[in-house]
Amino acid sequence: MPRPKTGDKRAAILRAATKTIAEDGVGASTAGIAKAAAVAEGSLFRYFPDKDRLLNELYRELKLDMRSAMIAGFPVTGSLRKRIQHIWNAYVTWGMESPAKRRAMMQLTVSERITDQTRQEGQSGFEDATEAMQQFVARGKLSDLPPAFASDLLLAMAETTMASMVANPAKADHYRSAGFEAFWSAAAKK
Amino acid sequence: MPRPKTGDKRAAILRAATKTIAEDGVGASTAGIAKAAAVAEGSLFRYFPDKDRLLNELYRELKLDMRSAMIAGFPVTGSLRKRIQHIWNAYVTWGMESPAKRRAMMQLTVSERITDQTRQEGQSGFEDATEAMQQFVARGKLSDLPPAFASDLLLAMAETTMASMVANPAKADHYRSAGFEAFWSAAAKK
Amino acid sequence: MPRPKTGDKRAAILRAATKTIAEDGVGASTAGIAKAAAVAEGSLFRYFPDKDRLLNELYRELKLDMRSAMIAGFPVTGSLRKRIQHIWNAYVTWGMESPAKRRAMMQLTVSERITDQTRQEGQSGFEDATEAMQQFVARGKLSDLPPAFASDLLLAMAETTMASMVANPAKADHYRSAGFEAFWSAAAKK
Amino acid sequence: MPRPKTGDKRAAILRAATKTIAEDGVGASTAGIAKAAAVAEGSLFRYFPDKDRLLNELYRELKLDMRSAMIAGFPVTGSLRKRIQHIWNAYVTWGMESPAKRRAMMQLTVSERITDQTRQEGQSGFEDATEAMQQFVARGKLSDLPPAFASDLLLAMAETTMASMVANPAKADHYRSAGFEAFWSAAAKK
DNA sequence: GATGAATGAGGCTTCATTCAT
DNA sequence: GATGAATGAAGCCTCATTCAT
Repeated sequence: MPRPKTGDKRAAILRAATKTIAEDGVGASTAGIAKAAAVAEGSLFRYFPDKDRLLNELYRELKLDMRSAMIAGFPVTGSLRKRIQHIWNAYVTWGMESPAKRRAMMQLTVSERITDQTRQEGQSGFEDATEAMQQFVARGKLSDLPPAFASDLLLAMAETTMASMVANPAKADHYRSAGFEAFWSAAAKK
Repeated sequence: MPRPKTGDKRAAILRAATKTIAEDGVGASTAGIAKAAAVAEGSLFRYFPDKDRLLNELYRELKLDMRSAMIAGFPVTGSLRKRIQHIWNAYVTWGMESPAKRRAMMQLTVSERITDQTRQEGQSGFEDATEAMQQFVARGKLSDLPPAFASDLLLAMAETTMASMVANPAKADHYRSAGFEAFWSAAAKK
Repeated sequence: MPRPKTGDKRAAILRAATKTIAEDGVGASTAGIAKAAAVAEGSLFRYFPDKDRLLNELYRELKLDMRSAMIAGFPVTGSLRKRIQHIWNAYVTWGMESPAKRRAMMQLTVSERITDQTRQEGQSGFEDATEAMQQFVARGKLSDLPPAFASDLLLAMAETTMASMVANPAKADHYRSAGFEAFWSAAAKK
Repeated sequence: MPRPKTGDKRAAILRAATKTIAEDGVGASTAGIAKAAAVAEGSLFRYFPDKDRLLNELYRELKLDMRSAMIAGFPVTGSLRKRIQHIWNAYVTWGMESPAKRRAMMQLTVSERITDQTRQEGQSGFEDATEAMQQFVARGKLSDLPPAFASDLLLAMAETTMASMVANPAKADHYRSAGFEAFWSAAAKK
């Protein structure tokens, strides 16, 4: 039996990629990522056939990670407001606790190297939340906007909110709820 | 593109950079930009000492351009809602009419190569609009959020709205006003 | 290809190397050869200390193989023409039936990685045929050319002939005999 | 006016490539070639977009070079034998005087990196000689073999002859004429 | 001023070989 | 013995920048 491929190594590379891309953008070198992962440069290519694949896998993993954070404790039977608020809080909390993940995600999102397929797959596996968001839009004043509008909006508003939280950590909690109120008002019924 | 006259060369390079960066991201090569500008490779460096400077200058120019669009016809003496709506419409219109500028802007905004100073300078020169935005926040339910919050929020929400407009051009006008209502509701007084 | 039994592994690797080198040249990767042999990457190096040795061994094996084809049914007591014709036919038939072997051979022959020693050894073990070839030269009009001349010439002319056969399979048989006549005339007595 | 592209540099690279490929095969590194040409590695790619192109251009140049040697002093109005002998002598002389060119040519010829188009183009521009070769075949005993047969055969037999010449330089002249007699006999009328 | 040829550092990727299991 | 994960040197190529003309 050969040396078994340590599942850790793949994870280490993704972790290192998150950090490095957060700092240097998608232009971060594979050498730099490998080094940050304490792995030989060639090893990176045993786990990911090329840089594009690494980028796309990372996008996928980050989405998954974010989703886990959002799904944990999701109040499936709670009121619409409760459910939406859970999503908001979970997302903002995830973003604030994992600044590198959040920044890497931003870089990947605007990169032309993430394929459409990857982006589409990134939407899936998040049914409860998606449903809540769609109900939210459908019952609110933006009822005829595309279904993805609310989710995109949440991301965008959360991003803005987090920028304020980072700028003034003392008021972070307050900003988080204020941000939520803004989001809720933006789309809720008149 | 014909060879630009001497005085135009700088502008031609910036125009070419906008287009090229919109397509290829910040990684676009200086040679590619020079070619798109119908200018010699070396000439680019007579107008910009290095690529970073070109990137920062471009960011600045794009902000200026956007601002001009917003200032033109600004209803200084109109109601707050009129003024805010003007900003919203002007921004969305600018973004839809100049997709390359908008995409280049997005790329630059997330790039680590734009300095903090450039970002700060990008805020200035937009007093009427800024003042309107601050009044808007101050008088609304987000009164204790940082002053930049509303502007950032507008940008973010407009981005989301434009994505919907691009996806469904037939409803573009409707989406633009729906987006504005959402924005207004997000921050206006309860 | 099923995983070969232990004893066959060396043969399987050589077989795979023939095919792979025929297609990709001497630059074919050891990993690719191992895969084609349905053998682990590392296993290749248990049978051949390094790639150069593999190449040289393969050259040797192919020569041996070709020789077997030529020796089978060799008319030891036949006329000189009969014997020479047997060599010609056997060689051309071998080349046409084993295009991969022939192509691999060509690649190896021009490669700088085959040592002089390997090349020399490649000549041996073919006494009857060699003797016939030497008689042929000695009694013909090229009597003072080096002994290897006739064999080399045969190879070269057969190669040319096979190219024609491949290009026009319908006339293959005819080309084979025409080629032989050319070879015979080239060196036979005036 | 920028520094003009010195025509010499391209030639120097091709010269260096000839030498390096003759020694190391098509696997010769671009770095090695650049170094042998006393040129920066990047410069090589200003003259040839990639290694494949360099290889194909080199093939073309070598064919051209060989052709010049063959065309010089071609006895257009001489007897068929005179013309064929001129071709033979010119080719063998070229090969013996330019061993690197000849060896590089052999490597390129068997390489899969030379495209079919390049090979075809390599045939052209050599009309007088081609015509002579075709007459030779048509009037001889191989009259129904493909037109390219005689040229290929000449190359192959010349190669073999040159190997003998290199092995025994003292008899080089003798071998050259003996080789020609063999070639002539191979295809001439019975 | 303008040009684009020249450069070499650095990027991504492949690969022969080693070695823990 | 067999395996394939791990490695880092080396390969091809790109690119920002310089500088002779």
